[in-house]
Amino acid sequence: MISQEKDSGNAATPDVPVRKSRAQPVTLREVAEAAGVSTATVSLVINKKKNARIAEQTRQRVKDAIRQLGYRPNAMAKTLVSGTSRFIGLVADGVATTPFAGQIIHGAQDEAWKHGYALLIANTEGNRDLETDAIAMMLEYKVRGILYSTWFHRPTVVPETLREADFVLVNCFSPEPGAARAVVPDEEQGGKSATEILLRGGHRRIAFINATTPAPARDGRLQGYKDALEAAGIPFDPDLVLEAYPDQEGGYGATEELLKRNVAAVYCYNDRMAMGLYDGLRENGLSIPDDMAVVGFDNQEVIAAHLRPPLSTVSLPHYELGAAGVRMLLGLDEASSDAAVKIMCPAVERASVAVHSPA
Amino acid sequence: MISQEKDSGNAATPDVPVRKSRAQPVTLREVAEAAGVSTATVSLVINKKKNARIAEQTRQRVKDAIRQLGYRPNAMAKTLVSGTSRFIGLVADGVATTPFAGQIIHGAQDEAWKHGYALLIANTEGNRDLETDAIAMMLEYKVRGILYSTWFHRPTVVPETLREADFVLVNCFSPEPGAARAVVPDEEQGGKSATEILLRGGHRRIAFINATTPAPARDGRLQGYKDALEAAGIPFDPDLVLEAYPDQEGGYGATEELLKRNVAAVYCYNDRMAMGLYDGLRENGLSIPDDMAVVGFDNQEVIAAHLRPPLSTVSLPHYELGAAGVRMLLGLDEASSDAAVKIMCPAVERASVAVHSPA
DNA sequence: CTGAAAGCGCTTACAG
DNA sequence: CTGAAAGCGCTTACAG
Repeated sequence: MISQEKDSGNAATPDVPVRKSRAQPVTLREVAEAAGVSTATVSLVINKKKNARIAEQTRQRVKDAIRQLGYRPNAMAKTLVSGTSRFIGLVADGVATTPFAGQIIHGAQDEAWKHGYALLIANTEGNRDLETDAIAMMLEYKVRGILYSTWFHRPTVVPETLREADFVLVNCFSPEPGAARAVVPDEEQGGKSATEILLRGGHRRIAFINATTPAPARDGRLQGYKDALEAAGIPFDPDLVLEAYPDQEGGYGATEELLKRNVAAVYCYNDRMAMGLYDGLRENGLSIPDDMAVVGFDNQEVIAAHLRPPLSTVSLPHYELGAAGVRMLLGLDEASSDAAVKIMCPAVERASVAVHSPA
Repeated sequence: MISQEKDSGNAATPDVPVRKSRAQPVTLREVAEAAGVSTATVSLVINKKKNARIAEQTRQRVKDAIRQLGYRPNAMAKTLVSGTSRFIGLVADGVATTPFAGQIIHGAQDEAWKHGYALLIANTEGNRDLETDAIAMMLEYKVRGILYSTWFHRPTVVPETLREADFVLVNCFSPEPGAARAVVPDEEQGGKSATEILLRGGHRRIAFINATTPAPARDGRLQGYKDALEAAGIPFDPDLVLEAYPDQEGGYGATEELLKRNVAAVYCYNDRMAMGLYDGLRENGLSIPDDMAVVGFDNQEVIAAHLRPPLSTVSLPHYELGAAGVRMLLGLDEASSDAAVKIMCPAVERASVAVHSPA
């Protein structure tokens, strides 16, 4: 039976190191006392200062004390002194509802950690009030800077308070050129790559099911499609461009129109549309890729690699967007002053396009 | 032409408020000077201390100064003083690769913010070294506590350093009972609910395609299936339980075996399997739900609601897991001392089961 | 009703 | 080679 009493400052407590006690964190001063040195000395050995010449013996005593007491430096105090925190804020509007934000987080964190920064994340789900609060919070924690990211590539109005910090837009951009550093996916190149997959498959008559929803992706992916055709010497035929809502139901619904076009190859605005189109094609007794070669866009988790047959597509470089955002924020990458920096969307070829399908 | 020189402490600088300058943050002291009061007074009005009686006039002067200077309190200094930080750490192993973690983050953040805490997130993608670093970082920021979460429900070994903090396991648990507070989904109830959807559809002969991969979900979902059958007075037939790898390819591959069982209703271990099974059934000329009623598990984003027909399933309560984890950490919810707290998995009924299908 | 002072846990010149 | 002291930006008793 142990008598439970608060022994605050009880001198009778045994001097056995009580590790992992969650009561009051061990402080630098306590380490110094335990090692019989000044706090300055402890600080010096912890931070491995080059020009601090500490006797090896002293150094060892300090290290032992640190281990004994289970000392953890107080990062708050540390940043208070240094003036500059080791946080990078990441405001995201769709961590919960899409699988895309995860990759941005991953890329941003890997890059941030590489440079000694931790990520302070706020998920706003598009709520402006939450967003304001999130930015205020980050500002109060004196973050090194803020990455403001959106789950789909779009123009955005930079929140006023964001300008109080160093910031970079990730997967979005300000309509006014030069108003903000930004990094976005290269939709044109992506659209071109997607179309080229079909061209390489021997197709020359290629339909494109674009989105009905206005977005940089809608314009860019169409432009890429045109670029690819032009480079291949194929005249652009507006009749081969359809439009549908960019999800499974939209893709499915576009089947009928597509079949009227008498094509054997189609490039869909995104993978979800392609998934719906798969169902539509099957219902019409058509097989992929023999009757219809299909290419998507996004390389969306859970879907793209697991359709039957697996879908050829183009990858949205979310990881790289996050990483590039951090590098730009830290001044490691140059930001072009006038426009957003574009990150390449690599092609991912799978079985939905036959290698040398008959044209 | 403006001469650009560092005017540090230059008394000649105009007293026009330079807002949004990113140089040196405005401090409490500067606000106090501008308002002509002491720092204590400023602190008092900022924190709206009840028993501090400040003249309304003074209060107003302080507020004006704050606005004028664009003052932001330094959260680092604040927490240094108070001793207790306003951070809750969230260690997650799969933010990048699955859509599930997003919901945990969302739930945790909403609940944390409600209580004035910000989330410090670290994505480890299962890397143990990263994990150790992440926990150390959180410890150094003196987080109020740590949520240790996994992207799929599983037993886990609690990392040593995690014990230095107050912590709660989210979506995972320690094999040794009583070793750690934990919150997990109720797989048994979920499996029962899934089966009940089919029972309500009039089915009595129901197959279950379980996962081949050992996991609490595998045992729990099977148990729930048995429970539902028993409650309905239907004898359990082991021959109706198949197994497959829990993804689309696994579900597709199980089609043949399933059809041998001569059933018109099947409950799949997860939505991905159901998605693959859809393809298999279609290839066999069977229609859903008329020839085969299908139920999944997970209510996975992007998939479940968008299959043809939309899939009846059971929702994994990730949002609630995150929120409950925070509440448990803050001591707002009781943690049962012996086992993990179980969160309900609600049924989501869609068109893959006909309402009164013929048995 | 408001100010002066101590202190939170560190780091960084500066002495010695 | 090491210690005493000041200071980072706040808050909190304590005076007055």
